[in-house]
Amino acid sequence: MKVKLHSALRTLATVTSQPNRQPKPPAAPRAPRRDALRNDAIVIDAARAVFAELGPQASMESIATRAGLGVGTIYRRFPGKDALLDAVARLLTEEIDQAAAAALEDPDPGAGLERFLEFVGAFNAEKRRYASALAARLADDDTVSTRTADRVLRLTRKAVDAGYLARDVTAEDIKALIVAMRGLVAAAPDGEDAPWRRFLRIHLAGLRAD
Amino acid sequence: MKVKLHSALRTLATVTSQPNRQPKPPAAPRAPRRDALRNDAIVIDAARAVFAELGPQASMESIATRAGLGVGTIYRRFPGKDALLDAVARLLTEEIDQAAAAALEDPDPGAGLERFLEFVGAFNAEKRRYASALAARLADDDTVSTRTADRVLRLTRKAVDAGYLARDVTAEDIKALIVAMRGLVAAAPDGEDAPWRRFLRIHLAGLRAD
DNA sequence: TCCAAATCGGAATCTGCATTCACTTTAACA
DNA sequence: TGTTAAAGTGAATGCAGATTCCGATTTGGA
Repeated sequence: MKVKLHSALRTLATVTSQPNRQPKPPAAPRAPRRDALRNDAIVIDAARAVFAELGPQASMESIATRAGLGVGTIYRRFPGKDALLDAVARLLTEEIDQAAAAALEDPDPGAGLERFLEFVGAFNAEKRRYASALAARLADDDTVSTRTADRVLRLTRKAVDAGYLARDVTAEDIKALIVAMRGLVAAAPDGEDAPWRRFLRIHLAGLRAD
Repeated sequence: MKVKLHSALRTLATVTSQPNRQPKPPAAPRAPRRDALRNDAIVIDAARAVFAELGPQASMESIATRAGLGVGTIYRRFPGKDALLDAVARLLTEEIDQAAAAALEDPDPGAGLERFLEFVGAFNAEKRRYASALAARLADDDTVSTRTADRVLRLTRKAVDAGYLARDVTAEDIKALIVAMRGLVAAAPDGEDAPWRRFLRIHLAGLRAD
C-alpha cells in the first residue's frame, strides 16, 4: 500500500515537471559507488559477529566500530536497529532453508530428518545469544520462513510414511522440538555447551515410539 | 568475604565507641513500623504481577505504580532492580521445591516424576514472560536451588530403579527437559499456549524407551 | 497529645543508547 | 583533472528508565 502510493506520487511528479524542464538535464542516474556496495556487506557481517557476541541488545555503536565505519553510515541504508536485525534474520533463515532442502533430497527420510535436526541444533548453539530474538521477529508471512515451514512439513510426512516416525507425529511436533532445543541451548551458561545432541536423540526416540 | 569484613568492622566500631558514650542514650531500637512491614510484601507481589505481564524489563516505575507506592519506597529495601528480581526468583523457586518434595512422597516413582514435570510445565507456562530471566539469575550455590537439585536427583534415581526410566537416564536429562520445556513455552506467541503437554509426553516416551 | 526516627513520595539527576544532522570526503562522469 | 552527487563521520540531540535526594508524612513511644 505504502509502496504503491509512493510510486504513484513519483510518477505524478515526473509528469508534472515535464512542462518546465530547464534548470537541470532530465536525470542521469549515476552508478552506485563501489564503497557503498562493499559496506553493505561489511555492515551485515559486523552485525552478525557482534550480535553473536553480545546478543541482540548490542549497541549500534559497537556494530559500527566492528565494521570500521561510523554509525551514520549504518543508518544510511538500514532505517534502524530493527531493520538490521531483520536483515540478519532473513540471511540466517536462508541457511536453514537450504539445509531443509538438502535433507529432502536424502533417499532415506529418517536420515534426512535427523541430519536436518542436527544442523538446526548446531546452528542455534553457535548463535545461542540471539537465535531466539531473530526467530521471534520472523513474521509467519515471510517468504523464506513459509518456504522452510513447507519443507519441514514434507520432511515430516516422508519420515512418517517411511515408518521412521510414529503415525500421529506432525510437523508441529518437529517445530516444537526445534524451538525447545533452541531454548535448551540458549539457557546454557557461557562456557559449556548444552547437551542438545543427547536431548535430540532422546526426543527422537519418543517420536518414533509414540 | 565481604560480609565477614563488614561485621568485623561493626564489631570494632562498637568496641571503639564504648569509652565515650554520652551524647545519646545508648540505643533504643524502635519496633519496625507496620506500614513498612506490610509494604515489603506488597512490593514483591506487585513485582510478580508486573513481571508476569511485561517481562523482566518492566520499569521500576510501573512496579511502584502497581504497588500504589513511590519508586523511592522500593529502593528503600531493595538495592535495585536486580535485587527485586532475585527476591522474586527465590520465592518462586521455593514453590517448585515444594512440588519436588511432594513428588518424592508419591509411592509410585514414575507417577511422582510425571506429576512434578507437569507442575513445572504449567508453572513456567504461567510465568513464560520472565521464567527464563529468573532461572538465569539463580546461582548454583543458592540454598533453595541446591536443595531442589538434590530432590530432582533422588526423584530421577527412584524412577530409574523402579524401571520407569531407562537405565542410563540421569538427573541432567531431567533438568535438560525442564529447561527445554521452558524455552518452548517462552517462545509461544502471546495468545495461544505452547503444546508443552504433548511435548512432555513424547519426551518421556523417549526417556523410557532409550 | 507531642517528639523524633523511620518512611514515603516523586521530582531531579544520571546514564546509556538510538537516531539525526551539518559537514567532510570520495568516486563517477565529463 | 574538475564538478558534483552520493557516501561517510561522529558529535549533538532526544528519550526512556534506573537511581538518588530531601522535604512531607507517619507511626512508635513517652
